[in-house]
Amino acid sequence: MTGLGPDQEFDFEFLFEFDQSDEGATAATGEHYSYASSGISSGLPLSTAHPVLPAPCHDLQTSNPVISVLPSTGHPSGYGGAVDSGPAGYFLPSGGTRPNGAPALESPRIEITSYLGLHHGSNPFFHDVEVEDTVPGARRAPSTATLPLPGLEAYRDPTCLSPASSLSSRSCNSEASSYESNYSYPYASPQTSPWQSPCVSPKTTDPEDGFPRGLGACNLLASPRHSPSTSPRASVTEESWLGPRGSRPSSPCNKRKYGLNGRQPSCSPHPSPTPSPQGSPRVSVTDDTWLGNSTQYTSSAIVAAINALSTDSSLDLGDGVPVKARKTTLEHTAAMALKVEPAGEDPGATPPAATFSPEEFPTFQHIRKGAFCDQYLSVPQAPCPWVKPKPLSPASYMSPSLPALDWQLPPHSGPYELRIEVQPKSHHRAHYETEGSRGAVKASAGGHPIVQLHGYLENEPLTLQLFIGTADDRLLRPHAFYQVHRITGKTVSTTSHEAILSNTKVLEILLLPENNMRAIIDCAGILKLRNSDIELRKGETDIGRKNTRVRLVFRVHIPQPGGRTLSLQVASNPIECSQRSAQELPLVEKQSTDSYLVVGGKKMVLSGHNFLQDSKVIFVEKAPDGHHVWEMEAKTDREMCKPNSLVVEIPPFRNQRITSPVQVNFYVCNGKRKRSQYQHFTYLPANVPIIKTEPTDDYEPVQTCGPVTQGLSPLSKPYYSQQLLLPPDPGACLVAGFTSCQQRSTVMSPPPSTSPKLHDLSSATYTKCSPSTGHSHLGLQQPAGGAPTTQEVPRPRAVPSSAPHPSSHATLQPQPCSPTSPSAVGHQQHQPPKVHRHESPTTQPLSLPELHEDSSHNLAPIPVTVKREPEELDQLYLDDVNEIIRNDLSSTNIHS
DNA sequence: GCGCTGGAATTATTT
DNA sequence: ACAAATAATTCCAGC
Repeated sequence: MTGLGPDQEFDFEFLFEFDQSDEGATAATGEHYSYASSGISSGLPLSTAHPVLPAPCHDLQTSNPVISVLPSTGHPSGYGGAVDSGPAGYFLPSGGTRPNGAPALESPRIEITSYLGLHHGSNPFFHDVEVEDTVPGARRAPSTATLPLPGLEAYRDPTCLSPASSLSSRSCNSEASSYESNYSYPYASPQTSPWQSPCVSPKTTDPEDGFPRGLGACNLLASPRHSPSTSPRASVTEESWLGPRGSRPSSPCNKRKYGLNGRQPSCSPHPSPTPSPQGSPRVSVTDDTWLGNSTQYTSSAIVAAINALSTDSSLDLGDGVPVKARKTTLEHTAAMALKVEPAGEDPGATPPAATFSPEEFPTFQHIRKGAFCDQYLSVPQAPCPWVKPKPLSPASYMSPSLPALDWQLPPHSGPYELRIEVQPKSHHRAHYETEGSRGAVKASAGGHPIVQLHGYLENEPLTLQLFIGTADDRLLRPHAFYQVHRITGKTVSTTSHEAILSNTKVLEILLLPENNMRAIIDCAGILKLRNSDIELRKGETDIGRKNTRVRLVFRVHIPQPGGRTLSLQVASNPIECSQRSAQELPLVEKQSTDSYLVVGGKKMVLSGHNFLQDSKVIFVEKAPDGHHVWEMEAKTDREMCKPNSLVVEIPPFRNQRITSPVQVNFYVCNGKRKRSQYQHFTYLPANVPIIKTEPTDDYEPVQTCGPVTQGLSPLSKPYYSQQLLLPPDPGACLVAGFTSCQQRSTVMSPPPSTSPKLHDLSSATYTKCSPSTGHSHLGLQQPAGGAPTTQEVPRPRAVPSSAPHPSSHATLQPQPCSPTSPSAVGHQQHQPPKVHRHESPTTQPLSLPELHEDSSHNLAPIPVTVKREPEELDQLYLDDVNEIIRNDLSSTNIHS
């Protein structure tokens, strides 16, 4: 392929896999859907195609008497309907962006699996959950179960190898879900569904709610595999995790992704009765990733999502398909079966949820061993005799009440704002288990990060949660390869305690009114888990290699009148955790200018680390498919170069006649494979007002309209929305987003969003479709951009799930609602390139194979090559996409 | 002795 | 299949 840029590899693989998956789209789709949320089916075109879908889910939910899903009364509009009318930030979360406004990009190779993610599987809850209330006095999040960090299993999937557990485990195990998770796992877990935006929080009284949440919890809980002991055989993972660490585990074969040929040793370290199912259609992004191209990731994410919807079967069978993918499929199947299983019979179980009242929650926290998920996802005895369903525990019920860790939540809502007053340093060498602690994350200026909750006037202390999240372009979610590590000792002034939520260790810190609800985070270190261990985990789709950037994610759950809880979240700037990267890779933290005229010539100062006199700054414009349409090395002032600052001259853009802003990227390169992440930069028209209402230029990325053209626009748009087009009035966003949402919801429906949480949103804010939801869908990172989640304290009681949320599901679908319409991108993947296809992109300075020679100064617009995608979407779909894009464009133009 | 680092040797993966 | 380059882990040593 072509891209010469950092993400070259990525591009290649991405396309490759995409195509591949595409082949089996039809079959695959059906398959996926089957697991997918039932909600999706309703009202969605896709549903028809996938009759199977609804049933499983439904069964799952309804079948289990134990599961208390409180019917939500009011979330008619469903998920999408719930919107937070809150701050603009909500819609255009900044969390995902870097300090300079650029989205955090990241890991070089990310595999996105289409299967729906139930990953989160292993849930700590399953394992002995002992509750210790270490934070007395503070109102802890109801759902959080505190554990003394029992087995490492918490983050490692002990059962990962066990075939039997695969299904449920898969769903439960995987860490935060990725896009795919949404698609694939509707009913399942909130955690896995990024799309499910937090906008809505489930009502305790709603049976359905309970369920989803439960699932979320479930996610947390879900895994069949609980304690290692229950499983007959220790999985490799487990062994490595728990056992002596004398030797490194061999890297999981099935997890590795191989570029084009997809050759992967099918070796399975651990014999498993069944081929490992993991397989889901996955798009693997192999980019030099660590550079991460936001654009690419965004699109990849989209693609992945699409793939999830439309692919798979082929993959499963095909040769050259990563084993992992194939496994997924199998697992899913199994999982489905399992899911239908009635609640576990484990005696040890705590009282039925029904018996618990909200008031009782606090107590529950201390309850040990709960397996909320187990109930739902209990593994069939026959297949996996060793897996025992665990009794429902109070804790499990509670967890459902809080948004899953991979939910995108806003940093502020109403009078409240959770803010990181002092950001952590951009580098922090994480420690391995085999090493001693490397200390707490520090602030760049010395000291430690500081987080404060503004607008909270009560006297009740609150619990601030902290976990390690991803820093790639996809939705923020718990990082599978890193865990927060509690630091204690004399040097630590902030007390904290650990809890584990679905494979993710969470540090809970008290926010005291007397301290102004401000906390100095000097108790948080970062633990690196071995890639091989995590990659073997069922359901895990990401790869650890070069996936070394994280963000600190803070959450606070504020009790609201009526028993609900408002959840806010904010993520820090990206933190590079590898030793090597910290020493060798250039890192751009700030740029003096985010945009300039196409003529260029202006000096821009980059601040960061590891800049060398030989450092090069490359500007890149990418096509939707990841091709580099244009690359230009900017002039740098070697004299002025310092390790922490670099002065570059903004090069002229290839097209001097643009009529609307064009977003490009640039990165600092210290040599082969030593490149910074992509930074964003926007070229502004030289002399044309930026206000436009209709897209006019074919070749203009921003302006391009239509699925095909989206190539460029989708990529750049996200950023525009966030950076340039941010509407002062949230309301505006809502409207736009809402529209998109509706449209999309009918077309595609990533199920996940169906989360129960959406139910019963009393606050008006949640009644609308939240843009945030939409935004997050496509991979834009919105660490803090999600909709605030308000939820009532769950009332554990079994309720007939008579009121499914089909409708709500439909609305809730994780469709992209934002103007950015990432979804559009995804759609495009399938659309016929009818519009704006140009044969030869041009580029210049850096000789790009695919690029034609052209003067960068050429006034004429340069055609952009857009990859042609199979035309398989129905017209409705296309129309929808077009509409969305149109809206987005006009919206964008207006704002700009 | 422990925790925290900075470095660097080793080993595993990719190219 | 092999070698070189890279990235991931494990070890060491000093404070």
